[in-house]
Amino acid sequence: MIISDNLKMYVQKLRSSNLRPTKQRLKICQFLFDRKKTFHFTVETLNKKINKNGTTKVSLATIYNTVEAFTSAGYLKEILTSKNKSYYDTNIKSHHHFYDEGSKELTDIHYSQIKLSKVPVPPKGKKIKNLEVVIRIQK
Amino acid sequence: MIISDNLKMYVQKLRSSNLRPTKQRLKICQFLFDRKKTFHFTVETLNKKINKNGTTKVSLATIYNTVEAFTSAGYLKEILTSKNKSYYDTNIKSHHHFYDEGSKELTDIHYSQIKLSKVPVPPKGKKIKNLEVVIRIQK
DNA sequence: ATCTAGTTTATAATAATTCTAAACTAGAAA
DNA sequence: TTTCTAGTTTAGAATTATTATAAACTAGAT
Ligand SMILES: [Mn+2]
Ligand SMILES: [Mn+2]
Ligand SMILES: [Zn+2]
Ligand SMILES: [Zn+2]
Repeated sequence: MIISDNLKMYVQKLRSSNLRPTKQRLKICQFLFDRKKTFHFTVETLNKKINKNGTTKVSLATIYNTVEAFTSAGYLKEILTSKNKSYYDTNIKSHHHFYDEGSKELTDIHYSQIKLSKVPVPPKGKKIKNLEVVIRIQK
Repeated sequence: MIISDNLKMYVQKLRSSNLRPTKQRLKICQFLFDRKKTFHFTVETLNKKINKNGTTKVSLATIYNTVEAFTSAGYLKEILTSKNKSYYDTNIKSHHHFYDEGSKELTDIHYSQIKLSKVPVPPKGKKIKNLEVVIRIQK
């Protein structure tokens, strides 16, 4: 799988989610998905990186809109870890994380690296939506 | 252990943490700790409940200050679960939670009810600070 | 009774996010 | 092609949770 010039692929992908392939969305797609490793970010960090190079700017509102749209479309996963900032993850498979309280960074833990040998039954009428563990670490 | 008129006890407790036993703090202590079961709350809900009865009001700033002071003193535990609101817990023992995405309420899971038979080693130089699981549930 | 550090409070400030509404554009249709 | 329109982008305002500020108040030591 070639990692550059995936533009056509992203156009397809966006169209298949009823999202118009605008230049802003394609730019963000390339930035987020033209990479081999998981990428964890906040809107703040994404905004900085997208708008680093002196090229045409993407507005903060569009960064918010796009991250929301990509999350709804299933291209991104939101990771609930910090009380005052949303984190997002390009790895949409079910998996766990270390969250470093010092650097405020997330690191993937493969799903198989944590084994839950006993899990309680949810209250009646409710079902488990998500069981991903965040292990908080520090120095 | 009698559940009413624990005032003297709270006075001691506060003094032992170098917190003056003001009437606001005692009122909040009584509200939070004069109960047998775990209580989970946000500052918003606590503020409403403390100021429900037409008695003298405790300001929102004091609610924030007190929750912060009680958390630092170890009377309360902060539960990181929601991206835009802090949750607190009168149960300061290590334990797990269900978080209902519909009602936005926490329910305790006793520590022994979840067994982690395999846990990854943290990155070198880092140690695990907290390993409490939040299981997200919904209808 | 006096004094002072700690506390409370109203209010302002901040930070993350969402909303609004006007300008812009992708792409379907004429 | 040009026209048209729903979808999109954008700057800026609004909202929400929280923290900071600074003046008034008070616990409790002296
Ligand atoms: Mn916040
Ligand atoms: Mn927020
Ligand atoms: Zn991840
Ligand atoms: Zn609890």
